[in-house]
Amino acid sequence: MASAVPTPRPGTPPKRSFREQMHIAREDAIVSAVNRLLAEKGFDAMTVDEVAVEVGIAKASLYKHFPSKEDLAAAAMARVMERARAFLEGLDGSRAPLELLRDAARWTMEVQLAGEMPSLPSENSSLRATLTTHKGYVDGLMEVSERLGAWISAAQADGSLNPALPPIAVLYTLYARACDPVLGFLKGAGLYSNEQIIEMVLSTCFDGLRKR
Amino acid sequence: MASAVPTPRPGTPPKRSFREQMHIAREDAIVSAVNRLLAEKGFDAMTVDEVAVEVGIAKASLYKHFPSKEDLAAAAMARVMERARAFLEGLDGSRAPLELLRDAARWTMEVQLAGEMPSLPSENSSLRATLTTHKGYVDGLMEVSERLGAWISAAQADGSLNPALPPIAVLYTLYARACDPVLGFLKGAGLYSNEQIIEMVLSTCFDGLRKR
DNA sequence: GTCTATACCTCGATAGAC
DNA sequence: GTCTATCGAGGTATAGAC
Repeated sequence: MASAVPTPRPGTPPKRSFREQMHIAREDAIVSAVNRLLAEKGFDAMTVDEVAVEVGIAKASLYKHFPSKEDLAAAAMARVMERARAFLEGLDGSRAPLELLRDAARWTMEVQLAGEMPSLPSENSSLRATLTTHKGYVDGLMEVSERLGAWISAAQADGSLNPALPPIAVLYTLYARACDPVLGFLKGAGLYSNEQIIEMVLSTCFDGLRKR
Repeated sequence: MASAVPTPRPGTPPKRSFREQMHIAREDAIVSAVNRLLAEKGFDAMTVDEVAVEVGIAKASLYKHFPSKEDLAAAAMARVMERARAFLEGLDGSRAPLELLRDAARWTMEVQLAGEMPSLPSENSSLRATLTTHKGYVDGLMEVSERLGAWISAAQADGSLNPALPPIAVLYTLYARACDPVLGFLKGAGLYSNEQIIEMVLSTCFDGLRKR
């Protein structure tokens, strides 16, 4: 689209780098606002006007950065997926795989209870189309899934994870903790702290409802 | 509102009863359509126009039966709650409480996989207000919760259910199976039958991910 | 690139004839 | 009670001045 990019002369300070930094900082602020609003109200209830107000720019300016509401949501999902990837990468891979999976599930719940987990409808087709074509999101999802999948296999091999469950069922079960409504229900009950809630849901997830 | 109701003469067949039967039958058709559309697309994506088209009446006629979109959804929720209540009532109460809880969870998943489970956003406040003032829904929810609560207590007393979990956490965990996205994920994978999917999720719910 | 202003659309809800 | 026709609110996206 933009063809006339001025070539900086030798010795000239890199103006374009500064502008790009501003550009990136603004997009970062936009994604932060989108992330917060998606976590608070969900995709359908979030309006682009709200995003513009929260960022403090005009709505039309938003559309210079992101071509559609779906792309805004995809950017937020890509960021949280990158956060997940970085978290998993930072874990000590020499520990027991079951403990690593537990830490992964705990992390998603902490993010959700902190109001930082975007919630998207699973049925919206235009949104799914945008998500599946968003490179950052898809790449992050792939890497996260491969890492978790390796730990699942290892945990089944060492006898700590139920080997009768297909690995994909385990993977989906862990992903589902990120949007588990039980967290909100228990929070709404007002009887337990966030730590207690997470320990309870972790217990039901890994140990089940039946007594051991 | 309607003040001029003709008084039937003695010996005249009960016309009003017939009219009411028609009225009930039409409202039943409306609730069925709403239930199906809520299960398919969710509350936000469902439009009142779609409901009218599916029922085969004008949109304005819908509003003669139900005063708002929220009331349509509440009616659908009340019906499915009544179905749940009737299912639980039909179970053999002399069986082991843990088995009764398992049957309850299985039923909600069967309803979901059959495309008959309405899905509502948990954050929409106007919807929540309507739901909490809908007598049929609230009464059904109370009775279902009391019945499940009794079985939960009994199962913890007989040592089959983890006694360390608060009963309310168990109750919410069971309710959450009705909208568990894992069912749809696994269905979308195309690798397993509905029965296999339900058995897998039941296993993770009651036995947990860890090996026993 | 950002702003104001608006086009265009969809949706929930209603008025009024029949 | 049902219909046609429409209103008003609110949504995404864009045009054009600066």
